[in-house]
Amino acid sequence: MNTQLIDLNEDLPVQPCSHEYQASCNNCRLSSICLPFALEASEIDQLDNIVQRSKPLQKGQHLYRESDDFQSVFAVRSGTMKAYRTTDDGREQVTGFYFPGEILGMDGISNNSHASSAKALETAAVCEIPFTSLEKLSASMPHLQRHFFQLMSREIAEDQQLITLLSKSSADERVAALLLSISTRNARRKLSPTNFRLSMSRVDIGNYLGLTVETVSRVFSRMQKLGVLRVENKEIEILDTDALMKMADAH
Amino acid sequence: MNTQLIDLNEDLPVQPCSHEYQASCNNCRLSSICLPFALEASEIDQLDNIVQRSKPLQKGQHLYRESDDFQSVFAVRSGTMKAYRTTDDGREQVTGFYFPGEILGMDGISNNSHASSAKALETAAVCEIPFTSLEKLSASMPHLQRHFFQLMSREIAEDQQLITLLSKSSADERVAALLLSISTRNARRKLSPTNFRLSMSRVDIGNYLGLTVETVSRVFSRMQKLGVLRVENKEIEILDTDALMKMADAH
DNA sequence: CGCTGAGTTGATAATGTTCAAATTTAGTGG
DNA sequence: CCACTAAATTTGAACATTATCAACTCAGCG
Repeated sequence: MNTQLIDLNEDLPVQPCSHEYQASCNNCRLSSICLPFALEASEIDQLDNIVQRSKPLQKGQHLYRESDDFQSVFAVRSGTMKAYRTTDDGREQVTGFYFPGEILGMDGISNNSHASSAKALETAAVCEIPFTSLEKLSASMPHLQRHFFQLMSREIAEDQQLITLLSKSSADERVAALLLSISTRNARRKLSPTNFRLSMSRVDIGNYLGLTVETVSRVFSRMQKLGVLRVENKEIEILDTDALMKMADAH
Repeated sequence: MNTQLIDLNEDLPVQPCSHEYQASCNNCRLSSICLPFALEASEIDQLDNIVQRSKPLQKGQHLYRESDDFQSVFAVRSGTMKAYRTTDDGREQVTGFYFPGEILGMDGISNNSHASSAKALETAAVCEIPFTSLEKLSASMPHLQRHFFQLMSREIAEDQQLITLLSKSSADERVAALLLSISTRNARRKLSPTNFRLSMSRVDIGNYLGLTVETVSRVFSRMQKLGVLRVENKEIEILDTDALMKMADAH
């Protein structure tokens, strides 16, 4: 295990977000926003025992596919994951982007089979949490049970927010809302809320927001022209957060 | 308690779906699709002890409101509930309709405050399940814990389906999908999958599907003209289920 | 029996899609 | 490191679908 850590560090020397193995949840800098949140040290140790850390996923690689047997939920440790479903007629629908510290795969619990597929948008590492073990542990650790209920509940609430967005909003509002969501989630991880790199393509953004690529592109151009954003390929700088917030809920 | 049951029966003599108090989950005909699903008799008794049954809600009455303290989740016993959020600029977004045997309120767990409001679309009765009690019980009843995880997971999966619908589909597809969803859920409750009464207004339908009332109305008219539906006010008869299914995923 | 809110229908306008083409970026092999 | 190619992105113009506005009909209710 230690050997691999050294190997990987050699491969990725100056990466700000390396994909190195974390020895445990205890020394993971994401623990405060991830599953261990609100657990005591001894409890984290127990959680740690069931968590499996495997080697990073390469860009484009799948973590699981729709209708795969459901075994585990996953916590993103580095990189970005995208979840999507394929409709009956073969179209794709992106249902979410997952950043470090966030949990994915919870939609598979209900049927014991994954309701969506998950693939890496860039090199990414995840922690695997076998669900049966998590269930058992939850039964004996009220804090963990509570927190996992909360995580699922948050996913519901966030999906409902997306529903509202898709149902009501103009293209400008949708894009603005996504950028603000990314900004907020960056802040939670102590990253810049104004400067970041979009790990997903314009196609993915459009797909997620229910817009065509062309429309997304036009919105970016327009926002740049208005001085709200600076767009340089995938690099985004939010120049005027207030204006962006206004655009996000301007009727 | 018994007195009230009699009173209510006097008020509602021939109702196919009366709002009478259920003595317990054990003799509730919804138990097979509701929270007690997969529990053993003795377990149902324990669940029963924490369930609170109160008097029916009148049409338009709220069960809870957005940002109310979260205390309980609720199971619909009769009638229909609608969940909705109010956006910052005062617009409403219907996030779901809940029929007998279905659970609502789970989006409030994450923040200890409800993320949506719930109101009765017609006279409706609900079972209240205090969440703290449910948590405690779950810790000692693996089946219950599992089932509740599954219910939340299903809510996630269903929300994602709605996201897909809103993101990709034409007005026809959306309306068709909603009708099929209602049809399926009716079948689960041993009601007719082809003849039913829409308890929600056209405005609510449009709001839920991200369409205007006018568009919903036009879609109904069109489907009627095509011989797929018979629409008479709120009464719907599905004349050609296959055609409706084709419309639901026709690109 | 008239009133009120819900639902339907028609005409017009707006927003975003589609199709087409140009341009830029990223990846690959020499 | 550069040239080359494929992929991603941007931009423009025509078109389509749905929203909007307005008028009308109908159902339910005092």
